[in-house]
Amino acid sequence: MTQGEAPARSTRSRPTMREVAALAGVAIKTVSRVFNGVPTVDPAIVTRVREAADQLGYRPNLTASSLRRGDGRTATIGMLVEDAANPFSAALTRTVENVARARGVLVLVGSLDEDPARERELAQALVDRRVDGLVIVPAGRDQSYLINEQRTGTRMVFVDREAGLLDADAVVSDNRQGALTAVEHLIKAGHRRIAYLGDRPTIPTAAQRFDGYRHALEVAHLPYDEAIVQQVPAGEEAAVAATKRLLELPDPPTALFTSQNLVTIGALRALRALGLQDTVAQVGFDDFPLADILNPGISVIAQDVEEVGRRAAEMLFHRLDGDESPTRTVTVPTRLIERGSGEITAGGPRHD
Amino acid sequence: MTQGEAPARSTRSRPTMREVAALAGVAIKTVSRVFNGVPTVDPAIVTRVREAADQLGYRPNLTASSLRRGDGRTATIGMLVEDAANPFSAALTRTVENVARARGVLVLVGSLDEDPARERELAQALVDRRVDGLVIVPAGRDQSYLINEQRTGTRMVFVDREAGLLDADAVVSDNRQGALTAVEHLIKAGHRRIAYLGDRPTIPTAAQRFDGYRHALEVAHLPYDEAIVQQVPAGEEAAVAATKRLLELPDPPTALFTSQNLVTIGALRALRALGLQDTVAQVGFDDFPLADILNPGISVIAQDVEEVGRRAAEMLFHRLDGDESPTRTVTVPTRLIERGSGEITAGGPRHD
DNA sequence: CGACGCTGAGACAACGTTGACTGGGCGAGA
DNA sequence: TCTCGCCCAGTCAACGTTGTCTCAGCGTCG
Repeated sequence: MTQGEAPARSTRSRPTMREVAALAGVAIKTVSRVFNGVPTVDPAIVTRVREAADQLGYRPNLTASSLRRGDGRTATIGMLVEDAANPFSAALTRTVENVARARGVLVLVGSLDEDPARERELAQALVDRRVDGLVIVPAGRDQSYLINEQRTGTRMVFVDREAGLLDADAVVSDNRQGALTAVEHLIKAGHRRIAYLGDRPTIPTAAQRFDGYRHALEVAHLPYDEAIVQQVPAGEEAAVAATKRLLELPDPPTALFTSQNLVTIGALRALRALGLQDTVAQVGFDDFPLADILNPGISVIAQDVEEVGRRAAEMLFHRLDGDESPTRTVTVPTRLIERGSGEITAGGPRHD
Repeated sequence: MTQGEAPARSTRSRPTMREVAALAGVAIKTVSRVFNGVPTVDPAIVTRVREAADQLGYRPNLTASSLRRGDGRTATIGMLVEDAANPFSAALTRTVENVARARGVLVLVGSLDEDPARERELAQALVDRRVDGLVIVPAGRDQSYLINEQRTGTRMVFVDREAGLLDADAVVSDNRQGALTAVEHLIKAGHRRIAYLGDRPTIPTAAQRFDGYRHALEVAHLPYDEAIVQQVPAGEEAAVAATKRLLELPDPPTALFTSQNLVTIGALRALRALGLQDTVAQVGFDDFPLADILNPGISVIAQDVEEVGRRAAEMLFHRLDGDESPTRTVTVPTRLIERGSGEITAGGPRHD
């Protein structure tokens, strides 16, 4: 801890157009015109106003401006994600920010931690600040509380999961198809006893991925066995425990489909702890950094997070530009990345 | 792509206090009082107003409110980080958000990508929206453009790096000491030829870490050799290449100190590509997910990101609460985490 | 030489809200 | 019974800005 020299006093308050106008010897409205680039102002006066503004350190007040302006736009959008700190949310935020920045729009961010009450509170807080639009990764299953905001002009796009009880645009990954691909890939490697490890099915994406898992088994005429299905609250520890439970079964699975990021990591920790990482196959849903450098590399179904974020932001701004076409749900495909763990063949004890 | 059913029309505009007042049969001011929890309102009227508000879907306009209110607070702070998508920035954002949320304050986020011009633009954009305060991980070395904002009441705290040419609060990690610890640790394991791989020294934190490296060598009376120092632009690819250059020297280092996240990851990729991960020791600055699961685990100097973010946010809000004490720089200690890679002893060819 | 149009700047009101003040009604004390 | 004071709700203006309207000044054309 170091001490600074002088206290940073806040003495004067911020200068307003009135003061700039007084110093430049013009009317307030003229200052307004200068800062809005209205061409019908005498160049000499423009210079005079700009100099006065610089001298005072004047900056236009965008909140006042947006209040008075016809459209009431704040050049700000709100973004509600699961957790600003997790890689998926962070990547999404960044992509949306990039699109927004190109239009001079800033992004307010809030983390929901899968809590529907918090979703509602934060959405309201954003609406109260009159954001022009919202990008939401919903935590709850009911967004009907936004009907009124939607009707009164707040544009919104849902990401990763569709809105519940609300007709709104959405951009989602193809969860079901991704899961299907993952499980089919394991089946192709000869596995007939494939475990499912994932989030609880109350989370829509988890339900869709689980659905893809079951569908893949069905297509391959493999039996569905509840004993090797673990739907646990997301989190590494829970996933580690669940994986251990599965592998200690008398009749353990020869492959794992882990349908969420933290679950994937938990499972691979468990496999390593048991020395089974080269024996039991694994495909995870969602890519993560360093997945390629592990031994074996972790095969995953990768979501195209950038594409999802970009499409969502573009849809939102399209709406803000006046697009009144029917709402759409855009589905972004996923991609299988083979790195080793998913290509381990069924070598252990066979069960057919 | 799925089609929705009906277009989401924006017909009516948002209701105002005026309309609520008309419906409830009271004066606007009374509605204002109800929404501000002023106790001198007849409970029957409170109910009537609330019902009218609910019926209309009224939500107070915080921008208008903040304009009129004495303090002009917007209950919004700005946060400028290097890149919202990288783990350090994301964790920082989340921590600041947590502290802010407890006070009903939202966070506007912007990514700077190490571009001083963008820092300036975004800081101005935030000020123009009248954020109450700023948390900044500066990209440039000169923040004097903020002197005026500071004087007119915008509070600000710098994070990770101190402000340049501006007297402001800051919270930083102990970069120099952390680097010193890392290199001393490698020296203790018997290494006498320790390479430095890091960002270019124009970035203050990189310079401090480099300084710690040199100091450790000095203390141990080891020679400083420019041949095994690589100061490259951050990024995995550049780090991979730099590491390979070092290891292909006729007289290669037996240990690496990698002073930045992406550099650390690049170096470990290079080591693996060359099959040297169990031969050449490595300590990285900054922890990263899965560092413990690699083989060997990667020893790091971990920054306490949560502590840094929390302290910064708390300092900011303290200032907003009226703290006028001299500015301070808070230094948060780092911590060595031993996981294997840093404990590899100097076994290869000796050079003394 | 007078009317007209145009250019460029100012006056005024309003955006949605709240601070300061006002005023009506009612109970209590003289 | 009258007055004083208090409680509670209303009126008015203002926050900093911009949309609308007005108007002064000047050049042009008949």
